[in-house]
Amino acid sequence: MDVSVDCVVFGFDDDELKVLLIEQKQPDGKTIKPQKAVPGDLVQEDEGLNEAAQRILKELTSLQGIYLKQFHSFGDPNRVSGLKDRDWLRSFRTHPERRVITVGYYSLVKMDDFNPQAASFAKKAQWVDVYKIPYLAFDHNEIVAEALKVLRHELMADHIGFELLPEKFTLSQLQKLYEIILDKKLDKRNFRKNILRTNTVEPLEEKQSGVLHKPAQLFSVKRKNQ
Amino acid sequence: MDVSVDCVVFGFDDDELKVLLIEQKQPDGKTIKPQKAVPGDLVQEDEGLNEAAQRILKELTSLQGIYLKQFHSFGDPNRVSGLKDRDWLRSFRTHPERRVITVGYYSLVKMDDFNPQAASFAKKAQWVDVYKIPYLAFDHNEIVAEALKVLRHELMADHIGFELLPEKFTLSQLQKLYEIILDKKLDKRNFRKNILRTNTVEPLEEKQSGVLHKPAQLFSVKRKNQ
DNA sequence: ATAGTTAGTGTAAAAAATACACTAACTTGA
DNA sequence: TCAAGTTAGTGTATTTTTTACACTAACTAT
Repeated sequence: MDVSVDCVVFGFDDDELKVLLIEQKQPDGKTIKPQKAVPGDLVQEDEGLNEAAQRILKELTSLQGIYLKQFHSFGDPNRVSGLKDRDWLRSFRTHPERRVITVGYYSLVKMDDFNPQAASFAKKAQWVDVYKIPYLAFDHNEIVAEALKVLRHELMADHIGFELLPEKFTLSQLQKLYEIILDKKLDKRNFRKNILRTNTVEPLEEKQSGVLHKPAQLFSVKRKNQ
Repeated sequence: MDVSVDCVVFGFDDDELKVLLIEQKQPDGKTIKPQKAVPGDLVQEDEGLNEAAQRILKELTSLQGIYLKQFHSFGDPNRVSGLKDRDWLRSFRTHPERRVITVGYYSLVKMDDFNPQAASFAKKAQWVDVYKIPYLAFDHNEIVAEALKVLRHELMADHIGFELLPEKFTLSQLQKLYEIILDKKLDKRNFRKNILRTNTVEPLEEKQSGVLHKPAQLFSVKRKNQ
């Protein structure tokens, strides 16, 4: 039995919530339709799960040093034995017939800060709108759906949304982020009260400029010891 | 690499929150100190994780048909390679040196309803006070601690505590259960308001009897469609 | 100067959380 | 049969949190 790690990396770009997907390299000499997938690979003999998640994400997309959180494990006996995945497995795995149990990790990053570069068996690495995800390899659609559920829950509980914004941001941007992740409208005044009450952001000396309307106050995440 | 499932089963007996532990059988001919552990074993080639959890719990303790929920996976490369576990692994595992990644499940049961019977490599199966857990095999102390965290969280969020009580219970019993699981005192009147507001329990026609004080109203869990 | 656009702000009402103390109903034993 | 012991059961006032809601301010472009 093999164990893998799959990383669902969410990114935000002012307008859309995206997920980082790779496109699998085609097996040599074969012309199967390339599939998209979440970055993931087998855990090595001597590494922990968190470690594996970091390594694998880096190997496939070059993303490095981002906080990945375990959210669920997936172990359907047939989760990698679908026909659609057979050729790829045969070309890229030493034991293509083996059952694989996978541990799901998710993360939040500012898209601005990371420029995914495909490598290893990834042909491309690209951000894809979370609400327009195509049919993916293995059971990755299920994995992404589950990650999104957990993300929404954690967003509300722990206000982890700042990760998705540039260093300086307006409260309207932050609100939009919440609205896009949660997929629902929020009240502006109540949202601001809520965020300010958490005491996790602070206003900068700086305002927006170059916008064709009243410039907004810029905020940044409050450092812990300040 | 092997994959196992470990089941942290919590039970309640009016006074204490307990965990179901097994005592490992001693390897034939050896007289090592028997260790306690949470029921767990390797996942078989053709079964899903949830399935495996059910099977393993049943095999080791005879407990059957209880709802087990996945809560976390543990994958430290050395989690089963401690000296203390070596002899047992050599006797009971085909590949005792193999790394094992485990998927943790937890559950809540009424102790009254279940009478654990040790079998397979379990010599005993017994309920142990959650606040008096001895040093366990493998990394099982960590697994139990994590399960307890999740249990507390779910108890508050989803009011899943009824599972731990007999069919008919008093609100004082329920409160005591919360207090024991959360390990803190709660206000009686506020607790009652809270529980009744959730609309998950209903009073029966019946009262307590045989107690040497004012008999309490008995309640039961409200059925969904009623 | 005007039109277009988003920023920014307060308040009242409802709901939820908290703190707090006495009477009621049973059993047992004198 | 009554007194003592025990837990059940109940209400209110206060604070905190949540919700709903609409107008003025500040910038750009024409």
